[in-house]
Amino acid sequence: MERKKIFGEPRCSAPNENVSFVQKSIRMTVLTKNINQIVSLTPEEINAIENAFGYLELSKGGFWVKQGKICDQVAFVVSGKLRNFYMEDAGNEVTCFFVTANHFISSFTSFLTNTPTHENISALEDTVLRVISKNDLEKLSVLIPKLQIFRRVIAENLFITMEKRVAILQSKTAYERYEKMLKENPEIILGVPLQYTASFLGITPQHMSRLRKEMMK
Amino acid sequence: MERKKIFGEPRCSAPNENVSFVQKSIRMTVLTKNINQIVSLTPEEINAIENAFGYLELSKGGFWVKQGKICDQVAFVVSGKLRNFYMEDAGNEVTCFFVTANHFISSFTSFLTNTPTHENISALEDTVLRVISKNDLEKLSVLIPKLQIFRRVIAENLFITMEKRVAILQSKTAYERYEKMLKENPEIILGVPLQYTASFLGITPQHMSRLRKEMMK
DNA sequence: GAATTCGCTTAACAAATGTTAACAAATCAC
DNA sequence: GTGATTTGTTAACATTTGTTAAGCGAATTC
Repeated sequence: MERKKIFGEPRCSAPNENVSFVQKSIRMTVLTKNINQIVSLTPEEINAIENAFGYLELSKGGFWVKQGKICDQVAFVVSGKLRNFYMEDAGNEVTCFFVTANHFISSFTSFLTNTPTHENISALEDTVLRVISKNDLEKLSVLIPKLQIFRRVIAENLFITMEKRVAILQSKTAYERYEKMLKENPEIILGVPLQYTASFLGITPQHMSRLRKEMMK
Repeated sequence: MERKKIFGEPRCSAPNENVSFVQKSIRMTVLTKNINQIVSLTPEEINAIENAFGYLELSKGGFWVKQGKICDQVAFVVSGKLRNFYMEDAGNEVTCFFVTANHFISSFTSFLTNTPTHENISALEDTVLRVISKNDLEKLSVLIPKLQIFRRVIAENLFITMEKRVAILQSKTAYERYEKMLKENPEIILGVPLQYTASFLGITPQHMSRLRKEMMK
């Protein structure tokens, strides 16, 4: 019963939409619902996946990944919001990306190449994660081969996202980038310190402040 | 016998390194050699893959993909070099990326989402491709499930590449970007019109000319 | 071989963006 | 609540980058 509380996301429609009991009380959370949208799962597979992913709660400001270590886990964000960032030599932070509920997060390059990460991941608000280690993910993928397809689709979508970002950083002005983000990702800009968004867009907080003023007209 | 000529890449070490006859004359080209480095293939699988990929030769300047159509193919570059670019509203070209031998190329977002592409792909020099349609790739992946793993790894590597590019565009000056590319990808910069490299780096040709002059000191 | 196009450079100027520093506003710690 | 820290704003100035226009040599075309 305690767990139900963890999954309790008021923004989801009906309560039974969130935690469903399929057949013989198979527990299907947002995690397997998400996977099931790409590759359809049997009740046994749902159980295996739900059991393989652990739970992790982070308080606002709490760190999940710290630079210098190998990030050997990947997580699904049940609720909350996180930021992936690194420190430049000069000491200033660079925000790589933000991750909101219903998406996967990791220090991907470290996870995929087994090398120490230079990134940090911290919670921008209270956050609930479903976490799995690389080892366990590989085991699970042997047990459920169709997970390879799911993992491929996730990687492909990450690529598409990054390709779009490259195009924007390459050919749009700071003003256009801010405008676009405000329109397409207001949920990220709002409620996140301006300096984080600024570095995500590749500009200084001062300049972004200037752009905001300009936009008021 | 004519085909052997196509594969004849003088830059590869011994001739039998390039076209190998394993067991009962299994033909293994750079294509399956590349795949085999990620997921090991049986002779039957090698044959199936080699037969599923067609051949395509492009002369310098020739187009493989044109904007407006759905790109439903992916290709492996046997030899040569290509450029992926799109036209901005203003009419100027933006170079998305360059692809050299031994890598896969496509208008990936179009290929993955079945939507018309706004990109073009043309050959920077005479080029030989091994081409497969999305449909055939899916069939082949059913026949050889481990190809899902290979496709996942390809997508992951594409993501890693794009993530690095985002970080550079986000936080490095034009001078630093050019310097870095000159050091890490000289094979692309040399022998490619400067304007293409400039747009790849997100700067104007004039500014890049300025940077080169500055670098002479 | 003359004309043309292409690729690249240069220069003067304009616009965008960064830097520094000071301060205001909001939030946090106690 | 009050002081301290974080966050956001503003302004003056410096630097980077874009724009426009011109020119030049090599390759290409006719």
